[in-house]
Amino acid sequence: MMNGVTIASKTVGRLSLYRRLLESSIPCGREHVFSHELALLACVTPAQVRRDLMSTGCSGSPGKGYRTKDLIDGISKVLDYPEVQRVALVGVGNLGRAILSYFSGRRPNLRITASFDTDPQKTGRVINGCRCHPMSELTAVLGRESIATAILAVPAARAQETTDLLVASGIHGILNYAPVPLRVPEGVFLEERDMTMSLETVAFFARRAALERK
Amino acid sequence: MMNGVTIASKTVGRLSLYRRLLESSIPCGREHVFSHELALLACVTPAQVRRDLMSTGCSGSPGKGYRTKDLIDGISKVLDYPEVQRVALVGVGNLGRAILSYFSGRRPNLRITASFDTDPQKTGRVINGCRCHPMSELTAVLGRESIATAILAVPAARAQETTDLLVASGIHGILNYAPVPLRVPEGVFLEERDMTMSLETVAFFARRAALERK
DNA sequence: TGAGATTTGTGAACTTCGTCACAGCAATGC
DNA sequence: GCATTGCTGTGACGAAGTTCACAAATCTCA
Ligand SMILES: NC(=O)c1ccc[n+]([C@@H]2O[C@H](COP(=O)([O-])OP(=O)(O)OC[C@H]3O[C@@H](n4cnc5c(N)ncnc54)[C@H](O)[C@@H]3O)[C@@H](O)[C@H]2O)c1
Ligand SMILES: NC(=O)c1ccc[n+]([C@@H]2O[C@H](COP(=O)([O-])OP(=O)(O)OC[C@H]3O[C@@H](n4cnc5c(N)ncnc54)[C@H](O)[C@@H]3O)[C@@H](O)[C@H]2O)c1
Repeated sequence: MMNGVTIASKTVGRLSLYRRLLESSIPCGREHVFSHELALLACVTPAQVRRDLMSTGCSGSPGKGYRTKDLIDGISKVLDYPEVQRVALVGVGNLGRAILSYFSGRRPNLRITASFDTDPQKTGRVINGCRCHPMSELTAVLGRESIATAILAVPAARAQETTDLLVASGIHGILNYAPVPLRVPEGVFLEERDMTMSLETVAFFARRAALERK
Repeated sequence: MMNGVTIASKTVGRLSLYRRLLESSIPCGREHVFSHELALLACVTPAQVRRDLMSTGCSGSPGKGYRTKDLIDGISKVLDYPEVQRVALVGVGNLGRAILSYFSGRRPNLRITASFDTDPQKTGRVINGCRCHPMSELTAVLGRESIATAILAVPAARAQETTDLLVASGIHGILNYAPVPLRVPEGVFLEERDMTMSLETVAFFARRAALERK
């Protein structure tokens, strides 16, 4: 591992959450927070919070807790790149546009700066604040902007071929919303977010819980 | 547990995936499939497939594999309710509408049949094939249609209060897209799908992978 | 200054999830 | 009919993730 330290993917996700909570939900002026306060906000156990924070090098003091500013800085030192980290979106359909509108101007350090589509109605324009390029420019744009992360929102039938192109163009992380498992080579981090799987899982357990209550 | 058998939530998700793959990607006419074929499509190991299939009661035969039809039926018997299972969507904004358009007419057995919003511009109309009700009708509609599952896509600041209302109205499963951890009572199944967490996680590991390759 | 109340940091236990590996068996070939 | 092949079903193992539990540290207040 690059930094000497290995850090679990679940932990990275929660660190991102803790930072957001610290920035938005800690009563202003509060200089310190306890692990149990963050835990309550994040809906996890205090032990989980402390364990996660270990990987940032931050340390708190008993009886006083963690300095809010130290935590935000410590987490940012782990999660953020010194420069802005750029992200590409491929597939500017209904979901893609919702994602663009959601992320626009959110974290200054992590920005969707390029989008791609095959539809000539969409390419060449700026959509929800983000320029939409034709697929033919993908490799060049990713290279020029040093983009290593992509969000995939193309139709299922096009997902694998698009992935192959992304990987060949130097992408190292993909967040996939197409409902197809993607095949990626070693060294490419993949997060699958199949909404159908999620919904069927929730429906299954909802039914079960409802029946149990009878 | 209701049915005598406990079944892991990850397994439920994969069963949903296997069924979709069986219905769509198995060359027509193929009467049997091997665990390694399904594994390839689902990007998991053959052992994982066999282990998951154990919980459906289906069994295959060595040298021949599993009967495709048996699997689809077996999985459906686990996942599907005898009657149509209805789902509600709360928050018909950019994301909500994308979800509606995606799920409309997908699985006949699992349908989003009602949506809810506070915006009077949206309520009272049919949006993407789904009627949008005002929040005041929520409890009544959920009761009338026996809806136990909800998708939440309201602004973060409204997510917890909306959840409380859903739970009070008899919801037992929530798929949450608002970027806030929700507090639900025991007996309500919750799936958090925070896109910011996902994206930051992918960006983190993408960066790491890209640096390692140097 | 010292007793008491809290909270941190973390080894160890535990839980959950996935993989290995192999016994047992259906199909096939001889 | 018997040997061979190759897949299934599953106990045992291993890895990842979470919680427990407690010693050490700091704060509060008399
Ligand atoms: N809309 C949702 O809420 C939702 C939910 C779950 C999953 N998904 C999945 O997300 C993906 C996108 O969904 P959507 O609703 O936005 O669909 P959509 O049809 O609205 O958008 C797809 C977009 O991808 C573009 N496209 C098609 N082929 C392409 C290619 N080869 N390269 C680049 N772009 C290409 C199309 O021009 C279109 O703009 C689909 O795989 C869908 O299954 C969407
Ligand atoms: N758009 C995305 O891709 C995206 C991505 C990640 C997360 N999210 C989250 O999903 C949620 C919705 O996002 P969006 O982009 O659709 O936002 P949006 O503003 O477009 O839509 C929100 C909708 O919720 C309705 N609403 C507001 N208060 C409500 C209440 N109390 N009860 C019911 N409905 C209410 C609004 O009228 C609006 O229609 C937000 O929490 C957002 O953070 C969205």
